[in-house]
Amino acid sequence: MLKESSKVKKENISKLMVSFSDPFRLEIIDLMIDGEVCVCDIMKLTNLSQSRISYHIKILKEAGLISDRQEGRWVYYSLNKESLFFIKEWITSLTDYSSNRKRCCE
Amino acid sequence: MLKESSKVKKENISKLMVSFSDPFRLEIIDLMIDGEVCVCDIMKLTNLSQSRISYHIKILKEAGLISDRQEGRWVYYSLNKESLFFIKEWITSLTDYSSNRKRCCE
DNA sequence: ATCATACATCAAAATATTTTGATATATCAA
DNA sequence: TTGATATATCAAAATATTTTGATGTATGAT
Repeated sequence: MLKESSKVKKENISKLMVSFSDPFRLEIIDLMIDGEVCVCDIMKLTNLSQSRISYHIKILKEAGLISDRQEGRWVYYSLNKESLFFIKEWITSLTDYSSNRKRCCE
Repeated sequence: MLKESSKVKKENISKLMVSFSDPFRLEIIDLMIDGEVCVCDIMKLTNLSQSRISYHIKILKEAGLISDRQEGRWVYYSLNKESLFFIKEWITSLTDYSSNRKRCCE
């Protein structure tokens, strides 16, 4: 299902996975489970500095893992379900292998 | 489902995600889709140096993403399906949020 | 127009990860 | 026992990521 375009998407997967690979980003992602949050919410809930949060937000955004919506001075961030489904599909494709051992090196 | 023990497992998730976050590790993971591979297989198929592969393998192993089985001089590595299911469940838990906007900062 | 707020960006410093090449260990074969 | 092969480990160097503090930009309130 993912197979024919896997070359194109591999870069996406890599970026998505990198975006998941930092504990503070995982914390931020966690805060988005219940819906939109703004940077000021994240500041209050995590005690991370503003620029630090912006940095991580940027990485999450560039990976396509979160979407943003501006409303006046506030920017609301939320998880992008499509990306999450995409990752889930990719992981599923990893679990679909047949487990038959291939001899090697001889 | 994941909720009550999320504090305990968070470290696991972080490590698993880190293990996914390198393009060469993704390549190695890709090679394991069809079953077991040894380091020499990976060397042939990727042109990475032996110690470099061992390094990445170690990270994958310590994250619990792959299992190993020694047979003589060879060590066969394969994807650990349990970990993959665990990640999938975690990602599912992220997509289960209700999407209701929460006002903030005012 | 001025000011405060929310967030982004930037460059330098701090820190962490990855790569390399050398060496170590264990297994098998002669 | 000697030599070859498969893989692991290690320390130093190379590289990448993250943090910090300062500054920039846009919005809305007065």
